[in-house]
Amino acid sequence: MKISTKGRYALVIMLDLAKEYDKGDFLSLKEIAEKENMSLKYLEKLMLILNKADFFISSRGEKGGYKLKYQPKDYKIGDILRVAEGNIDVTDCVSKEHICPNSHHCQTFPLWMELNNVINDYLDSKTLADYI
Amino acid sequence: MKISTKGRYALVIMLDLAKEYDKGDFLSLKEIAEKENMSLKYLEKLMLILNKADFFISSRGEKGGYKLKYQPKDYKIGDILRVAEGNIDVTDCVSKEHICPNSHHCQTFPLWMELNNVINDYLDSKTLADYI
DNA sequence: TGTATTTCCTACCAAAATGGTAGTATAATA
DNA sequence: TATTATACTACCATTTTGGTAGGAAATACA
Repeated sequence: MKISTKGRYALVIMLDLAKEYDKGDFLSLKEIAEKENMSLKYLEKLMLILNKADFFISSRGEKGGYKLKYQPKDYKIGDILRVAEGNIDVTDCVSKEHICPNSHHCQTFPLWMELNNVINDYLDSKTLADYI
Repeated sequence: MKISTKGRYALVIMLDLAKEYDKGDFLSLKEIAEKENMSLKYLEKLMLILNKADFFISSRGEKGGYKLKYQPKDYKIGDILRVAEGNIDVTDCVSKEHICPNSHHCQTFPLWMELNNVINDYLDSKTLADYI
């Protein structure tokens, strides 16, 4: 049930960018990596994933970096984690049909379904703006 | 954020035993493994963990097996998963002090703490009796 | 009493996931 | 044109996960 480093780092990065939102400046990964004590190379790779999700405006070269494309309140924590982690469902059966031949008469299925909803509802009720 | 096979299997086993609770008979792992299409050897190893948690009465030999020591309503889903998975906390920082030197001024810590509480509160509000 | 059955326990092992590095191409700026 | 920073691919070591193998100890029953 652990949130992986990808998900944890993603939240930190997004919050750092959210704090810069009003200024409008680009924030580079080098600055984030130094401030947060993270590996720059690892951050680059993570950013590749997040960037595909239309989260940022980016610019290369000096004074380049990233900034949020939308306001902090428009980024649901659930969306960020889903993009970073790929999938945050507690089991495969809650989202993928026919993954388990037993799902029709499985007594644990309702539990996983409910738990998954509790988690996703909570994460979708919070945005970056709540943690700035 | 996945529940591992250990946790999923544990719930299935516990529910099978809960269904037998009124009869009072022992249920063998062989029967469970066949019914649920699980590896007997894997079940044995999982049972070793669960058995340490005072969940069962067991008996070896013919007609042996396991039965629940207490009533189904006395087994919180959260307790079962915590025993099976070892730990279901969403991050290490929510339960272990000093695991992260940053925890005092970390902006994501409150989020993980709240999420962890949401999950654990939900899992502790349900018992085996709710899913029989 | 002995044999089959079943739990109890340890030691392995292969595959997948995870966290991280290296190198290079491309774009922007000064 | 040199520097800086993103964009992208390939690799790699370690840990976790799911599962197997083999045997010892206890119990039921013929």
